[in-house]
Amino acid sequence: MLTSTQVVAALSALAQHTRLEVYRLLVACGPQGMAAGQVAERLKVSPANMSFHFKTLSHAGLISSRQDGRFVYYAANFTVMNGMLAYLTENCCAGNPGACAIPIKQC
Amino acid sequence: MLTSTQVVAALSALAQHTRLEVYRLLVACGPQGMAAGQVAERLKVSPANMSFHFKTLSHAGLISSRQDGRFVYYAANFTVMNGMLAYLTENCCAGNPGACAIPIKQC
DNA sequence: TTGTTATTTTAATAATTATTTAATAATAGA
DNA sequence: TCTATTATTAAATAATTATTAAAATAACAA
Repeated sequence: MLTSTQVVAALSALAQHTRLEVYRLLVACGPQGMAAGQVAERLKVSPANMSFHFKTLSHAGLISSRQDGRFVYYAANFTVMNGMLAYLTENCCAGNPGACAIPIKQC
Repeated sequence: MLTSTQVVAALSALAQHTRLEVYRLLVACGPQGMAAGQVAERLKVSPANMSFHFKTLSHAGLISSRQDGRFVYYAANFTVMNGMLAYLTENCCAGNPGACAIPIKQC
């Protein structure tokens, strides 16, 4: 279970055009991931800026990295994403999925 | 289907402590929503600041409002949230949910 | 009308974030 | 070793965002 601070960090990390694209690209790449430079080239982002964005995504726990020679491979990490989705939908319809049209008490 | 710009707007809107709490509170309240002032009081936020955050969430399409006398009721709008979740999980495991351990080509 | 309540807007400030450039580290191969 | 490659870090700047206080708007009631 994620804390609200962790969820805000994950949402902030994804709330930026380049990082959202990076994440989606890595999601599509699966566990093997993609080398940092390759991601940068694919998305037409400078290496330094790419590194900055990787750091933000890493710090939020959305991606992980492994070194392979001179290359650093980044891959999507689904744990935080799943926790974030759970947090966002947790109280949806007071816990009754699909029942979004039913009024809830106490409001 | 949401554009990436719409998704970034929705993520940005939720990527802030107060707004994340507002959204979750409204989700728990269901379609009837809650009056602006009541939300502000509940979350101990000034009316002006609350208004600023409502505007951000509204602009992202995450909440909607209806006037009732002197009160403005805000309610969660699930359409954009659902679109956002779909966008984020769209390419997960190349579209094969649960298959997150299988390596994908072209990366 | 006048006063009261509920909410929004505006303006100012403080804080955070994204991008660029230049410099630094780490690895691989000649 | 020396050089090229890959990636990260640091410093500077530009842009965006959150918060506060004050003023403005809108709806209702006396």
